[in-house]
Amino acid sequence: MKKRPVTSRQVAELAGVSQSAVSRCFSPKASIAPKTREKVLAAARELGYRPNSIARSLITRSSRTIAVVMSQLDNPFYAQMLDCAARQLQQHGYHLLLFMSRDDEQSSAIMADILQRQADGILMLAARLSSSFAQECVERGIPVALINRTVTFEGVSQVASDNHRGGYWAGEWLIARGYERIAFVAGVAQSSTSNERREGFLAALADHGHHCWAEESGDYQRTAAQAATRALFTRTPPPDAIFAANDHMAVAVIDTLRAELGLRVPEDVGVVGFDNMPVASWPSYRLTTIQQPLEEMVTHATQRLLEQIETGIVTGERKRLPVVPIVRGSTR
Amino acid sequence: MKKRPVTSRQVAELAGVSQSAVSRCFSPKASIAPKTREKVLAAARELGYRPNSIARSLITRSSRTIAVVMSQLDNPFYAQMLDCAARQLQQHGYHLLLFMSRDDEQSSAIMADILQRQADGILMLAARLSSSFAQECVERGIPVALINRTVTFEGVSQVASDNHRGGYWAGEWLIARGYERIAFVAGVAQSSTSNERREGFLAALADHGHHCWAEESGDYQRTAAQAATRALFTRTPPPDAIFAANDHMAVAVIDTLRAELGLRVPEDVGVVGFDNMPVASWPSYRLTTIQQPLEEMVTHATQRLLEQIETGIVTGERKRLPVVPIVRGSTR
DNA sequence: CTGTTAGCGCGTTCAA
DNA sequence: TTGAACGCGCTAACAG
Repeated sequence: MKKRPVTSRQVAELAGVSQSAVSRCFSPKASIAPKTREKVLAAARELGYRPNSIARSLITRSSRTIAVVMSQLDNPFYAQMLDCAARQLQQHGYHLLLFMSRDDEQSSAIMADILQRQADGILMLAARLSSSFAQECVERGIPVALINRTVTFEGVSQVASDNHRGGYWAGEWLIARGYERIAFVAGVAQSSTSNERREGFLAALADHGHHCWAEESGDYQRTAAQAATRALFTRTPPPDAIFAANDHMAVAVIDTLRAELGLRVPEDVGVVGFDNMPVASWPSYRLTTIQQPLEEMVTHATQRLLEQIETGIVTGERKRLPVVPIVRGSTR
Repeated sequence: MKKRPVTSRQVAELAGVSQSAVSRCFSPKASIAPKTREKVLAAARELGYRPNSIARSLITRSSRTIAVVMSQLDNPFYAQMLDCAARQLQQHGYHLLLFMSRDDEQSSAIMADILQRQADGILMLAARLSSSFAQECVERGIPVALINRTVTFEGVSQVASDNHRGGYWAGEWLIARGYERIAFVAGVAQSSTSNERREGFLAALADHGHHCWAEESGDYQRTAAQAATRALFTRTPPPDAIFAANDHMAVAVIDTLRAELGLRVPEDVGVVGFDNMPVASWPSYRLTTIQQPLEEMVTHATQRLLEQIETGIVTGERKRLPVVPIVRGSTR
């Protein structure tokens, strides 16, 4: 049984003032006499009144809501980004409205929904944004920020870590440690993160007179990464080092090397990951990896979003944040 | 620069019909002539019109929004629950509005915000709900569902797994495998999940003439669980088995046993966890654990929520879903 | 089936 | 400082 919520008019009546006086009591900047203010607040408390922010949004044209589009919450890295973004925005009075999109076919329906719900901004965490919708958002003046996805479109803020440099470091490091047959386990094929890491990695190998020994796709998933590892070791001679496009796959690679192929890490095979997720530091793995500045990336994105919402200034900046190599025991 | 969105009135004008005709075109159940419908849709497409769901909500008193309150997204188990809940609700046209509450002090501000935003329901994932707010929600007829938190209050749906039985199984299993000095690493002290698992565990030990060898709190956190493990092994003789209140801690326990204490699992020490998270099946751990029916728990909660929203029937049911023991290699 | 009318609850003018 | 009046964009009655 839904009871009808208390309205400002009911409060006004009880307090013996006008409805607009009640409204002013709940607007920070409005001017109101202290004693009418008290009368109103007393009445509000008695009735259990809360301003209806839906009605407020209709007038102010601001829902104080940011739509966040994600494709995978089972990846702890993005879960943590979501956590971080939610807390940061909450401090500014904004909340996240969550949209999950596994495949691309839904995505246009999702974007339509976001528009209807009047989100003040859109945050995309490693999710794809069709350029037709990017266009629509820019035209409507809805701020958009992408984290870890690059899109060839003007007017949307984009933040990513320096994937190329990270990949380059991985290649250089493996060569420096004396590995010779270095292979790559890729992430999702179309993703900019995986491709940029790959290109940096290949550039490092080329710069040092090496070439990539073999490559398989792990699709950023555990089982696919395991299959990729098996595939890599069918060729002779097999690789003696593997660069995986993220830590989640790197851990799967290590497990497969040890449990299925009976190989030692780092003696028989060196492994480098990407992200520096918590699991990378666990003693069972001690994964050499490249750290992404998770919190800074999120902060940067939310800042751009908020400033664009509040000032209307569109920067459309493409920010690259530096990565930090973390050397542990998975390379000799 | 925010452009003013297109309104139904503008569409009506262009299509040469009334504003309410436009409205009907976007209401599934309204009756409208096919040819006026086409005229309207053409005009809408030309102008890029989308119905404003804020305005719609104001009238229909339904925001098609569920507030979800979480305390920790860094725990993959709850991240996955969130993922699951979001997708399920999305299929019914609802979306999740995310509220993060680390400590309890914010919680009253958060609940106030939820009420103002007119959420159609509230889903709490292992987050605390003060009973004064539970009361307020019930009085206002706002459906509430809790997952993995028990609260002494009528009228809110609660779903949890059978923690007691799971704990009981853990105790029995360790005894059956010949362990004799069995210790417990607890989760968050006030949490019902940890307490119920603990009680089941203690009951099993008592039923078989054993008692708990030692107990430390791991606070459901990795570092705390590592400290707890060290503390357990200061006493002589040390435990020869550990039941940890969740997998996340159990993995930390195993890492600490091996890397710091030089002990073997399961030969020197047996370990049992709780949850059956993906990491439990990794070859480095092969953790014997108790599986919670994650998806069913979420499904049950969202179903209750939706049926209460749509029919107004308050069940306030307390559901216990069965757990499934998973035997792997961390016990002999 | 269609247009007219009346609100939903609140912020925001404008006189007083 | 306050209250009356208006309107945000839309749905839901009602009469035609």
